[in-house]
Amino acid sequence: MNVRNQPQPAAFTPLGTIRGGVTIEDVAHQARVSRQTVSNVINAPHRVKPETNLRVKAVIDTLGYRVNRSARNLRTQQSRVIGYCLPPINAAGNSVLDAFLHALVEAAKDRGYHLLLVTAQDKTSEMNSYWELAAQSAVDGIVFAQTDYDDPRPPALLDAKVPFVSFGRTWGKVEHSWVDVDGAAGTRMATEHLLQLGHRSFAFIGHSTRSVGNVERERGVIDSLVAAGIDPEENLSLIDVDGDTSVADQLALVLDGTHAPSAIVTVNDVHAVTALAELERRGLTPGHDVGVVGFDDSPVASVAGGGLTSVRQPLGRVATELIGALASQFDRPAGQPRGVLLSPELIVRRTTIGAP
Amino acid sequence: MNVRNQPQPAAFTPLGTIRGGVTIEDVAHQARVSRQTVSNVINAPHRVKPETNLRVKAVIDTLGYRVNRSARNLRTQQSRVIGYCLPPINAAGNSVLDAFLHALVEAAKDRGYHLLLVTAQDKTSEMNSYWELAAQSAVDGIVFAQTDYDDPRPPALLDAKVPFVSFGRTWGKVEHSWVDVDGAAGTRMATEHLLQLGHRSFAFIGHSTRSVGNVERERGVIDSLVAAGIDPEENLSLIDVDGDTSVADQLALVLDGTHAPSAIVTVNDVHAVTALAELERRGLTPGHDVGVVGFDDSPVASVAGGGLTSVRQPLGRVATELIGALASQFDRPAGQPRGVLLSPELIVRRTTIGAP
DNA sequence: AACGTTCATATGAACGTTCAAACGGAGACC
DNA sequence: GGTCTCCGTTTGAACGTTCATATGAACGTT
Repeated sequence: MNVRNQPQPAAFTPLGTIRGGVTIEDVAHQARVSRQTVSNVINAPHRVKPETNLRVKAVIDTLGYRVNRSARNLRTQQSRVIGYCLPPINAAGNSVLDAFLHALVEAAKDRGYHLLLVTAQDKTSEMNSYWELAAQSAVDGIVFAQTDYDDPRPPALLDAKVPFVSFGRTWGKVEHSWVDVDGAAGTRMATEHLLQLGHRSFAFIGHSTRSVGNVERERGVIDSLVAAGIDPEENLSLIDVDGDTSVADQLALVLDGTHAPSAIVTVNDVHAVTALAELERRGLTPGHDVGVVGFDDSPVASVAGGGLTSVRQPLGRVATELIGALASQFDRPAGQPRGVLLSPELIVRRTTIGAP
Repeated sequence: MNVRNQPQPAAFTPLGTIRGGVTIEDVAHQARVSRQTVSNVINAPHRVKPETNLRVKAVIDTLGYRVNRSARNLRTQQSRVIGYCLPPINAAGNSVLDAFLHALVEAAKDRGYHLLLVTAQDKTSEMNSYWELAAQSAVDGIVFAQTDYDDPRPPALLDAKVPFVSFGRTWGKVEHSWVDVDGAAGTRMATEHLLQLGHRSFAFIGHSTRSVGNVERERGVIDSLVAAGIDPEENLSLIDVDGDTSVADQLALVLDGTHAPSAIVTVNDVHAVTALAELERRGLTPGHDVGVVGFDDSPVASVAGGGLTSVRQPLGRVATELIGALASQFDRPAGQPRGVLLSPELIVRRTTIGAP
């Protein structure tokens, strides 16, 4: 009685009315085989005689049958869903979110997984969300980002036996799988590019928080300067975006001081735009008078200041590696954790090499 | 044998090891009641004697029991998950995505739903994804955005009986629930603000595509000019971001022509940043010489050009209405479709009122 | 001809939950 | 004391799959 063998609507390919679902039993009956054979056609076609295979597939098409996820998940004890917590919205936004999310969803799809979103106020409630999802068998594993030094999430998730990978290292006490982009290498590339252009006095606009990403990016600048024989104490001004004073004001102060920077490296594109605005207010031309480099190569980067030089992260690769690492944990839960460090790329534009 | 009554780890509140799940039967046994009573404690506590309630809850806490979603979904024939397709990444990015997604996830959570992501190349594959998700009972309904005139999605989903709401009107032949922000009102506010400041010649930077959002935003500008007795034919230059010529070049051409605009309204913040760059290249000061207004009030808006005047959409409200509309379809599938039009807000900053 | 092997398909059980109905006891009413 | 009602609880069945195992036919070997 469950059979709803209705004609295909013209609109678009598979279709057929959804609710009142067609079951595997309906297909089996119509194809004159058993449930299990239909199941085999879907999950292990090599076990089925080619002829039967074709016949069952035809019926599946006609009825527009699709496996019921809940039933399958219940039986197989997995959900084929991966959980991800959206990083909190901060003033500077999250310029990689859009591209990263796309890449993550795509990478998950390629391996037969879907992405389920949650949000959280803080890391504790984030961990609780993860635990809830896993305890309810709503997800098979977790991807999280924005790691801190000694991040509390890895030990907690390890303890709860929830499979996970992080986008970002944590340098914590426990071993776990991670994928990261070498932020220090990114800002090294930026700094060396600026050094080559003749700049000798720098500013770095970044966070005072100890998140791994921030610290690494700052370190990259310092390392390059030291390697070039330039004293960071004297020729690198650090500007804190989380401070009480606005970035524009801090920048103004620095530009008016001794050792006024002629090159500015930033922790992300939004802060680079802030810098551009301040420079222009002073009649300084980015790329000519002062070199500016952003980070993330977000959509604004291609237009800000006529083209903002920026560090691009290989987000597609990051996503693939993340999902791959998770999937390998599903396959052998006792496997060795693995870290993958990827290199970013410097996209050179007008704000470092522009004519006046 | 399934019982894993292990001590609570210190790390964070609920916890306990995940895999090898505790079932409702384990709880029932330990609390000396039947399955169904445990189920009632969770889903209909009023049916249970207060004393029993407490006892069962204590056991649930001790064992760290959580309902298995797959089993519940299978039995109740719903997933409590909503599907959403990430809009394709275009050159200008999607400046509202971050904030909107957050709002959507939050709104869904408030009603006991989760958000599941998919991506798609085009509208056809998008519709297929939706159909697959619904046919598999992986989602109860769909939210989609970026509507076109005569969008193919509403008729197709209606046909397939997949519950859905759109963020954006479609002006199509079929009736369906939607939530939208009045884009025309947004650019009217922007234009009137600029008119009040004395501007008489305008440019609008937008798409040539016929998506509802674009057209409405352009219409708002035209309507305001007409109402103020200004002829758009003469005093409004339209710049097409999808054209062969770059936006900067088109803008340059317009600024050099007769009726050079002193005010620029854009379809989103990224294009406003493009305009800012071109103005500054010409030594024109935004806010003093030329007024610039963006759209979306994305994170760059607060810093670009020292503060970009922009139109902010009430995304939290949009999300709540979207989820509410979907939920009401679940409750009574035969209910009347309903449209909700919300008003945006103009955030005035330096690029329209700034001192030189 | 009897037996073992392989291939294709079918059957029973189980995954963990909620629904529908049944049960038993306490109290109210006649 | 018997019957009715209500409350709290239990029991059997069902949701739609896949796993483990059984069945039976076809074929090759001795």
